[in-house]
Amino acid sequence: MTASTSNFSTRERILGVAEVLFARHGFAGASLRQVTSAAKVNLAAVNYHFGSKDGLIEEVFRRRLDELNRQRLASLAAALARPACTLEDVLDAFIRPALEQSMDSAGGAAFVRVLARAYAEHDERLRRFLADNYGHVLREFVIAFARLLPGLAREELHWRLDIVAGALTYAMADFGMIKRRQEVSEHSHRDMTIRHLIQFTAAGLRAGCAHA
Amino acid sequence: MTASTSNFSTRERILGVAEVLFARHGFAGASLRQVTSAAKVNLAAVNYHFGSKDGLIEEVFRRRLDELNRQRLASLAAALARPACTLEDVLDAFIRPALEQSMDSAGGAAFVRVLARAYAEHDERLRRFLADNYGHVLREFVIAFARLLPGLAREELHWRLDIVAGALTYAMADFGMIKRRQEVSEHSHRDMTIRHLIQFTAAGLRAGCAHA
DNA sequence: GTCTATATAAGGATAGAC
DNA sequence: GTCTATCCTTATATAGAC
Repeated sequence: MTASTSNFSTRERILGVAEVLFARHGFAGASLRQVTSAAKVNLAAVNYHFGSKDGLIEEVFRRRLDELNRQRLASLAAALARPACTLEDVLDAFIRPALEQSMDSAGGAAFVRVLARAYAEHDERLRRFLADNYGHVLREFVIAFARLLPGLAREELHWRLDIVAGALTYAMADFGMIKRRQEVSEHSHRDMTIRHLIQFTAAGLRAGCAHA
Repeated sequence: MTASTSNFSTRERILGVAEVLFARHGFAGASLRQVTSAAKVNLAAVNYHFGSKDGLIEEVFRRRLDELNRQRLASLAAALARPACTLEDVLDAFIRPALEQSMDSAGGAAFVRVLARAYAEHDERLRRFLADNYGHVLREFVIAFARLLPGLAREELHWRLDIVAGALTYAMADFGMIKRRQEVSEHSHRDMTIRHLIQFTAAGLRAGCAHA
């Protein structure tokens, strides 16, 4: 049981490497030859295991999204179970799992960039895929937010949640100009990001509401 | 003086088409063959006018960024000249030119997606290019925001402006899930986006400040 | 400044042996 | 399930005529 990557199956090695290379060079920019060479597997293995390059791309998404969905729904349920559940609690359930996935061992950091890139690619096929996997999760959150912001019209709430999603996506992909300083650990930098995002978006969501 | 595209020079036609195709398929995904074919110019023309594919990409950026920078600085100066300049005024100067460029005739809409994609590509070369072109504009805005939010620590302000930039980038690229309804014109949808962004981010920036 | 033609490389995918 | 070898397409770039 060494830490050598050779312990993982060909299939898993391909997925891990593809995630990193897609994040770095894009779906079109990373070739299957780069992927299979870096994963130290044969070129033909991709077609054998995933059928095509598109099949590989889809599997890269599915593997991480299943886990993220699970965590978000669990955190939301935990928040709602609390007697005095606040807007900040629900925002935390939405934001924290996404940002924490971006600091788990290696792959997660790559994946969030892949995800952000998928948005940028504006590919309708991928958007539909994401909507199918994320749709019900988002709806649960909309319900929770609506309960905590009773003074807000439904359409107004949708506009604002869209802005929250934007700020989160940007932060997940580490687009921002704020560089982590040497003396701050990656872990606490991530915590600060989460804290600032929650504080900012909570205020934005409450804008114009008497108190909430 | 017909509206035919053939009135534009080869160089301009390439730039216009490249902008649209880069937005749609990414820098790696859009080939020079697609570009020259759609622009109805010869394949070799790209290398003649821009040296290489990378040269073309850079020129696509420069053309729009110069104009956006100019507009933002002009709007900021106009806002600051007002006797009672509000936080919302400065946010408007920052946000509106960016979103308005995304609804001018055809090309602008494509460009903002190109810009968002450049962030996603995470290419250090492009980031440096953007920082060189945007840097001084952002610094001007930081100064203006700092004056309007005197209670906010400088580091806190940077965090929050980073979130503003994220929400704006997301909105510019039209990533969001809010679809414009048929009966709403593109123009007024854009205005609503601007209004919501300003309201949300103003509240977020003010979070925790006594009044401001 | 624009064309044709082509050099040269890299891409995705598959057939068939093992 | 993994390999080699190869097909076929597409890519960027350039040479040289006009």
